[in-house]
Amino acid sequence: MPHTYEHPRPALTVDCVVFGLDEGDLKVMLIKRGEAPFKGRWALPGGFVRIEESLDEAARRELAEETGLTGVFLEQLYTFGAIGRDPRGRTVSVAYFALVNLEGRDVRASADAAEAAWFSVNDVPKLAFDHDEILATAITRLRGKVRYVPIGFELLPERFTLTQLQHVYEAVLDREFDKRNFRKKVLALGILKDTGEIQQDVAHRAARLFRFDEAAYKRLIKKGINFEV
Amino acid sequence: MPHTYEHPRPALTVDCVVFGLDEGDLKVMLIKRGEAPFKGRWALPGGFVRIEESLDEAARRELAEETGLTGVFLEQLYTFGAIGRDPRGRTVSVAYFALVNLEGRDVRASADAAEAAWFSVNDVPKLAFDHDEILATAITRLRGKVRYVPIGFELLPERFTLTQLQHVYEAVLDREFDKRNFRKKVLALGILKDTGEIQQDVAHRAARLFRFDEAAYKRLIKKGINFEV
DNA sequence: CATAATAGTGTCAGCAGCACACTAAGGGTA
DNA sequence: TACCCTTAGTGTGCTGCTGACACTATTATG
Repeated sequence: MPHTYEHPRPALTVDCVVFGLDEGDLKVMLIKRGEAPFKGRWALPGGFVRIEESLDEAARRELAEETGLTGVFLEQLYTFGAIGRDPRGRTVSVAYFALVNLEGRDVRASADAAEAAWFSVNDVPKLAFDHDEILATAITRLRGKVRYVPIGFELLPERFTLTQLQHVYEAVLDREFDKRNFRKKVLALGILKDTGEIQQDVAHRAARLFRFDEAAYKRLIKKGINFEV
Repeated sequence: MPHTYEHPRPALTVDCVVFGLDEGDLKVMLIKRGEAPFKGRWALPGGFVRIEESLDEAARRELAEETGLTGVFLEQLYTFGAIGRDPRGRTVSVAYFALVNLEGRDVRASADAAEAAWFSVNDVPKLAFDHDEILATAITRLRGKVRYVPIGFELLPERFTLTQLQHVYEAVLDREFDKRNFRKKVLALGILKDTGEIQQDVAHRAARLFRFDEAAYKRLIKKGINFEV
């Protein structure tokens, strides 16, 4: 059923940059394109926005359809609308970025229609469309965001050790921190709750498990957070 | 000349939130709508994206057409795509925000097609569409941005006094700063050049005029700026 | 029971943030 | 021309955060 308008309209898509953390390595999820253009090239998951869904809904739907991921942290990133970014014709893409906790998920995620895989952000192939640029923008945003929002919690399982949390920051910012100073600062924020539990089945002294205290976090946000690591 | 597509497409618009500074008062530019919907209501300047122009180009063109402003600092803000935000049908709007130096410009800007005026951000009427939400988003972004980018220079004339610069920060963040501490910090950044000139025709001790040192600023950005005021 | 691996902890020096009040300069006015 | 009004311009001391730095504790394994 064709649709007719007085003036030409660009096509509207969403694309998602999905970050995950795998043992201290920052990963991004890509799918292999099964159709032209860029058939066989890796690309960000995404697709066309339907007329009856909001942009956020479109991003969630595409993410679920193409990678099986649901219930993730999702935030709008930037809108890319350069002429010629899609060889099929004028297309504007609203990019999103997502943070995923990989605990319990297979690193090879199931895909509805295409092959999907996690790539280390330091080792990403040349992508389809302008997705290299979108990914670069997302990484910059993630690094900026991490400085004033305690973001790591989206990337970790519900209960985690302080060392794991430190690894999140080290992976995202690509540098190392002093263990004592890191602990001092993150505990001083007052948004971690000691669960009283400890790690099981580790071949060394077991670490204490913490949980993110969402209520304290919201209180902190209101006062203007400032987490410089 | 009608245009036909297989799937329905949302209309795509840009809207601009233009901030200016008028004697220590943060202002935003609005235009009065001359046509339905929301005829007679104040709204952000903006309009439809043409098929052959990028989003940035569309924002600049609409700004020039509706308010006469050219050559301003312009940055993409956020894309608003909720269902029902435009009564005419599904419309997605890419919002931009702009910073304007009001020096030498009449506070009543000329408009091509509609009445345009500056409003104090603390005294804005109920706007058309979801433009209240867009404006609120822009103010939040401006306040966030000012903390890590020395933004005031876009809002001031080329040569300015330290007191004027302080007023920018006070207007944007809506609180006062200590003169000595402010000067210490802003001078410590090393991105101001003393022009050697002083104010003319003022009925009190004349202040020194400074200029923004763009080269030093770029060096600073690379090292990761941190301007907390 | 020795080893290997990671958890967990305190101090000190330096610097930045913030509070705080007076003198300097210049035009206006009586 | 003397006084007044207005804004410019400057330094110090306290406090708390930042960052450098090294050893002991705990647990599984061989």
